[in-house]
Amino acid sequence: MAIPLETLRRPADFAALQQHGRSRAHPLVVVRAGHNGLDRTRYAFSTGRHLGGAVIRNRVRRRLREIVRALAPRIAPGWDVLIVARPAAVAVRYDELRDAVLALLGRHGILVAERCAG
RNA sequence: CGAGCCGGCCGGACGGUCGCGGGGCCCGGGCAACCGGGCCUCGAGGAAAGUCCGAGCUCCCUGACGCAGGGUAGCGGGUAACACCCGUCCGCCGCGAGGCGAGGACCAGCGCCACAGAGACGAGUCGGCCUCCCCCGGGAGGCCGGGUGAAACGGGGCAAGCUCUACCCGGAGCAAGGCCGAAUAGGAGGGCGAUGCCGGGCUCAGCCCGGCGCAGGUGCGUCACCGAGCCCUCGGGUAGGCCGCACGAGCCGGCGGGCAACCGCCGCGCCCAGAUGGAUGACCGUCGCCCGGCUCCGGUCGGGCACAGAACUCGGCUUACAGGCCGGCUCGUCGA
Repeated sequence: MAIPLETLRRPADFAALQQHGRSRAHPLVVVRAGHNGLDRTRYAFSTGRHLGGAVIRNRVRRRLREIVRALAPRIAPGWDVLIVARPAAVAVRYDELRDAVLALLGRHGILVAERCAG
């Protein structure tokens, strides 16, 4: 059974991540991550207004969430991860976006060998 | 058949594998709060958009009247209300079906009237004639005329100019507003506390250092250590949570009234998104439509499928939009 994705909600969590997290960039996305001191990893997605209208921003955010969901078994626990979409992410296919997220998570060093898929 | 006008409607379909939000029922654990699981069901739009009008609903303002400010504008009707809708009159446009119209009042006042024209709204005079004055070239007054123009010593036009008239309008908005409410700090009341003692120092009504005592410090006992405050109650507020928040001027069908907008009755008909860092998704297959290439005309390959995403809820308006369906009507051509 896959663990449901937990998303960041409290403004204080965002502020903490902004202050203590490290970020890695790619032409499509930026990933900011930091330790949260918990036994699980929490996520947040940012799709700013400069990407386009509500439909476009919704689509990008939903794709990112789906990508993270599919990747969840390979992500180490104990992190807060913020994924920021950049304008170029609007036009690319699902797998291009997934590869970009994967590369940045790898550069953060928070990918692990796939746990026993339950 | 070809041009065109009006009204209404749809706006990809079906299936599979993972996934998300709401609601209901059931099972297991637990005193409970709650935790874990299963099944069923619902889950974006005609514009959800712009936030331009009108309301409901909240809170604020003692009430009434007036002023200021804003809005509406033939007439009649519909409606909770409207700037919306329907009917109708008038004006303009179109051969026509039809379309468009801020369509009350300039004998209350102010203001403006392009171009042309000498002159355009109390000021000026292009030409001719008459009278008068005089320094003989002009001046003053009067009459007539051509031309310009929508309109000329004289009667108009304009209120999407001010204004006047009639009628309407309090303000802010669901981040409205209501309830619950930690931790920490501070407030009020009450209770329990050695309300200390000794020595030393200093910049000496006090402060600092050391020792002994003492409430309290873990639910209790003992030991060690810390040690001047500790405990209870109340009220306000913050983080956070809940309500508002999904049954309504609701939808569907039938009958009746009305030219219509719309209204009434009936069914014991239907329940139709409720997120809150914000669910409604990802991938795949089949079919449909559009574009392009190849073609043995059977197909086949590749790409695309609009505008656009609920945020308190309704009624409108406006704007965006690939493609398509249905109905009524007009004009033209041909045939009967």
